[in-house]
Amino acid sequence: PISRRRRHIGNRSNPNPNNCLGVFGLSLYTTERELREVFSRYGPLAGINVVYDQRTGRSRGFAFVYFENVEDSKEAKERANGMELDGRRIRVDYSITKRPHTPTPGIYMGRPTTVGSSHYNDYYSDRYDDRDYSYRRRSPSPYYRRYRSRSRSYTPRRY
DNA sequence: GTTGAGCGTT
Repeated sequence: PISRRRRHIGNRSNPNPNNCLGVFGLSLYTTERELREVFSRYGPLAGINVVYDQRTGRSRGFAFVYFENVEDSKEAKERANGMELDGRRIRVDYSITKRPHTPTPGIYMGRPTTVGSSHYNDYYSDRYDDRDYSYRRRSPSPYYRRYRSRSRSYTPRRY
């Protein structure tokens, strides 16, 4: 049985149309502004996100472009794929991930800023997705299970 | 302006 999420985003080699385009093979010097100049030709953009290396701060050579309308996204993918930008032939595909998600009501699902239940957040942050988010209880993450079993191995202290 | 497959939390 195929999950609803998988059906929605398609697979890696053949992603289904959606508002977000992944742009790959970029020059390390291509900026968000350049991308905006190119992609806004096809329709109003909701945002652009160049992915940078966390340590060096340099571009990792790919980016994500969000369109307001899927139709524009489709158009842009067709037209911009294979286009040359800053001396690089870029590849444009529908995004299969949606890391920067819309703000969630209630609890924060991202990586915790302090030590805490990271075994929980590390597990679920990768599985989180806007469209199948729910407050439904799920089975404990493997990290949590390991954490639990480790805890149990200690002899509880009594005072 | 290393390079060059890649799907991300600055």
